[in-house]
Amino acid sequence: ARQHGGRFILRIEDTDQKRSSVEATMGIARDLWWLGLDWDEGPKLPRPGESAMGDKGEFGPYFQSQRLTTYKEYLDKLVREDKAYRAFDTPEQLDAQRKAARAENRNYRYDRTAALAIPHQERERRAAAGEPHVIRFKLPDEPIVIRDAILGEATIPAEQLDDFVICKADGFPTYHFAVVVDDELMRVTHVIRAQEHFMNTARHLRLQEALGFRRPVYAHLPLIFNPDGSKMSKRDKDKALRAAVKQNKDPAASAFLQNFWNHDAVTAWLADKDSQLDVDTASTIADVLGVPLPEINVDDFRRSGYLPEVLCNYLALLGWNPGGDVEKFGRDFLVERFSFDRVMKGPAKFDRAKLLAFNHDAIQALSTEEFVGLFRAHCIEFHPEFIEKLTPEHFDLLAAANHKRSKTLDDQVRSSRFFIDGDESIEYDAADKNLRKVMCGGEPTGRAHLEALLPVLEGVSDWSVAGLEAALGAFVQQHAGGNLGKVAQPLRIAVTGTTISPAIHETLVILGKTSTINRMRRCITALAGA
RNA sequence: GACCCCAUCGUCUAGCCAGGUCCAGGACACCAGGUUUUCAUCCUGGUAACACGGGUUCAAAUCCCGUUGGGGUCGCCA
Repeated sequence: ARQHGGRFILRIEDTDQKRSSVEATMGIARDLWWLGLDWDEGPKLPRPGESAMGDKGEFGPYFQSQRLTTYKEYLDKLVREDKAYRAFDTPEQLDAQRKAARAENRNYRYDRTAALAIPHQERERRAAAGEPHVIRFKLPDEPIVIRDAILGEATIPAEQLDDFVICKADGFPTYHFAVVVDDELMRVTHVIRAQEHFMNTARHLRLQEALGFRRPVYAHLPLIFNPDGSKMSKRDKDKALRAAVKQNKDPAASAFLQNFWNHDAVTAWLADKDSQLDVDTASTIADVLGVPLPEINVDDFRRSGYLPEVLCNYLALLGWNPGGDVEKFGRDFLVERFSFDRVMKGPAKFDRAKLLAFNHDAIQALSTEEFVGLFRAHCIEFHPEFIEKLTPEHFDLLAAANHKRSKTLDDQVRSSRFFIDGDESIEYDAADKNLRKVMCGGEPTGRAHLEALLPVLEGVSDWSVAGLEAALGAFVQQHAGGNLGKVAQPLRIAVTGTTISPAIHETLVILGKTSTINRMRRCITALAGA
């Protein structure tokens, strides 16, 4: 849109006092910034480490909660013109009516006759006296034609809608009313939103007509689904956690959770299936249970080490494509080529495997220097212990060694922990199948190789990749018939406790000579009886 | 249930609007083989779809109708 002279407006729709918060707003800003999407108009929000207040653009304020007098002006106008009316039903009454309708298997529709039976004067008097009430829009009894840039034209019969609330009892406008007023006042020309808003568009159109406003272009984007066909939503994390708690069989985790159980928050959460745990508690429990929570929010993907341009690319591809076989593209291409007529009409399932494959390709396309820089930034934010415990030189070596093995910025972090753990914390489980195979199988055994190798490595003075290649190479020629694996695997187990690590020479260099020798000795001792 | 929308490989999709070049192309996933000091890669090959039924037409994945299936909405949430 910007290319065609459009402007991107950020408006904070915080008309629900219960749900809005500064954190939520800053979360939105952080996500947009990370994705590389800054807004032309909207609130000036502080970037990390900055302080900023005020507005960009001339049609602010951009927090709806700060525009209440504006809404009131238009609300009064509609009431005055008899296009809207005050209604005094309580939420309980309405709830009962809906339930009754459901029980009788009939569609519920707000019946305005009771509210309108009260004389206008009296309604105003009761309102002035402070009696709680809402304002409802008097929906005209005519079908509504929606013209959508993606879906085409659809006619909604008037009886599908009713006199919806446009001002809540707390004096805040509803979303429907606020967006219609703001879209007009902020000169909005294009409303591009999810398909779940399609019916709302009918309401908004009616409101625009009643208020004499201009009509923006509407485009309703397809929804994103989980692989199982359910709608992808924040609730999925909660669902995953509940399922994990329910299925947990690990006694240690159970014990931990027993203690946790008494925490009020967790108890309340378990009691109420519709409630959601706060992020910290949820991730703690997920950690204990060893279950990964699905990435749902933009920030989840950032934490997981996806590249913002890859996420943009993949998301754009869900429901849109440039035609032909082109799949990989950057922001500029998208800006230039995007058009509504190539947007899909049906929902798309979110395929994490494909996103991961895209991210893998993008990370492999990075230069080592670029990767090291991104990985460093990622660790500074999410894994500071790697920064603290490694020298800058060794950190960079680690990053470089992991580059080719990384699909995300995060996926080698867990398997790299042995680099920063103390030598004493490496455990050798003599009963482990893999370990036995490597250490005890073959002739000579891996353990024998390890013991023979110890003095050789102790004698290495040039502890570099080249130096180790020379030393190990010679050893392998002499003792293992040139088969590096026969020696590298026992050594890998000795220094990592596992069979997984970067290339062995790099691993040893990053670890350092002292730790390498220490760990070899500990391993030999631990396996002495095996 | 009512109303609205949608329908190509397991998934995202190209092709459809201007019917033949499509016994349907790509990507991811999957399977098989190969490379590799572990893990991860990498290379080669393969399986796999026009939902169904009627029309229209010389000809339909492409146009029309119906059926089935899927989705959205039906809040003092946004």
